[in-house]
Amino acid sequence: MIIKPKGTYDILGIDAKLHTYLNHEIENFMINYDYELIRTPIFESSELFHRSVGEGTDIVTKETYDFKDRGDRNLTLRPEGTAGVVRSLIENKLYGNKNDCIKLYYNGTMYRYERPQSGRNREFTQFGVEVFNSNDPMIDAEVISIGYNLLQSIGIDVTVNLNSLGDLESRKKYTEALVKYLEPNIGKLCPDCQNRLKTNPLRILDCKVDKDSEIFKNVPKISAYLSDESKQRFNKLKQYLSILDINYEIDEQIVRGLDYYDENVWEYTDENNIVVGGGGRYNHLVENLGGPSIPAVGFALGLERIIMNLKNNIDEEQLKNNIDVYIMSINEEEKINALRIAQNLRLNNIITEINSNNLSMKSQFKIADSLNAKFIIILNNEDLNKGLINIKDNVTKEEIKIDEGDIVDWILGNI
RNA sequence: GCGGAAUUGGUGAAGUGGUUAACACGGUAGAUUGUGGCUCUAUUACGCAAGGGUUCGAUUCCCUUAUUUCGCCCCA
Repeated sequence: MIIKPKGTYDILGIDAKLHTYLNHEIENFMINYDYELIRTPIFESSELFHRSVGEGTDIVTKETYDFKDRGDRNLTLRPEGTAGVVRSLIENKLYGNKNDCIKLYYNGTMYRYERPQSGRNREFTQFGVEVFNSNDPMIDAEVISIGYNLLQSIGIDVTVNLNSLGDLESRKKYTEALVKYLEPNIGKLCPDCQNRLKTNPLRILDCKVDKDSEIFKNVPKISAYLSDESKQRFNKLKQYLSILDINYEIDEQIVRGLDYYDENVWEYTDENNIVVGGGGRYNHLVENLGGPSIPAVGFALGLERIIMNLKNNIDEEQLKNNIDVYIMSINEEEKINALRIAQNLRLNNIITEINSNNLSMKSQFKIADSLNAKFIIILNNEDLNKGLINIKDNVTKEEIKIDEGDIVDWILGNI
């Protein structure tokens, strides 16, 4: 037997329904916010991710799916969505109209070679939003509100955890101060943190092993190192979020794992403390990838994690099959009529199922019930020859005969 | 990449070093000769993740591999 590759999964049954439902919600939201869909390739030049996500990040150093194609090109399955969108923005010169914001969204599968566990797969789906060409914190607030409102509207009570990393200058100063503070005591921290002092000192703040350590009591805070401009930008964002009634908390531990973030960053956390999404500003990424200097902000949500949450809360009854009509037939002539009538009903937006397996009457009744059919059409040749159709209301059990020509109107009037 | 726990039918699962792998749901057929959902009867794994080993004999013990799951790391 051939089985699915590690960390992948088939979307079936209730998961498929939830995916469909989520995708509908996303599209409706994006229509109302006036964002446009962008679909970029699932694989890109490896270089794109090295330059955007960052050479030193875990994602790039040990989690990408890299391969050479038959033309000896170095390619990588996308580990996240932003890089491809930015590449497309530059390549298609979408910034031609400089006066407007460019508001885009994407929804697709991403690939990371990780050890699978709950809410983490090697192939997973992200919905994300990117806005280019505005540096106004009001846009940060709008972008944050999209994720927040979307999650709230589908019944997930989410908190926005907010932080500011400041501009490159203040971040650099802060990192230096942090290293200086931690260095004398580094021996008391866990081995991971000792490594991180060199590779990514900000990450040490996020360490779970050492989170209660005495050392952190007086650790320098990033807020003390922000430039006036960054502070002002952060304060404005907070003000806008309050106006939008968005439940946020300041969390100075949030540093984000991708190199391109700066200024305002945030994560969405659900009731179970699972991070279902995150985002931030990346004002230098477009330029770093060879485009003009265009500010940008965006976020991504992990659809699987959202669906995991939904599955715990949703009433499965709501997701059951509910058809309008089941058509029963026994012999070949009746089956042909069933096929013909079913097409007519289906083309008139009536959800219809038919017997196609030569099942017994009893089985067909059972199936009609299991599909929660509102009506059952029981064909018989005698009535068919007179142009009549037997239809039974599956709730009241009343059965009547009506002219075949009236069947669509009758059903639509009684659903 | 590191550590722990699992893997028995369509599904949920019980179980044992030794002739036929419980029970339940579901499926199929019949009682009911074209009007059911209840009930009753019959039937439903030549197999216990894959490969190897120990043994007279293994689904049961050991090893390897795969996958799942939990935690670390990291992230959505």
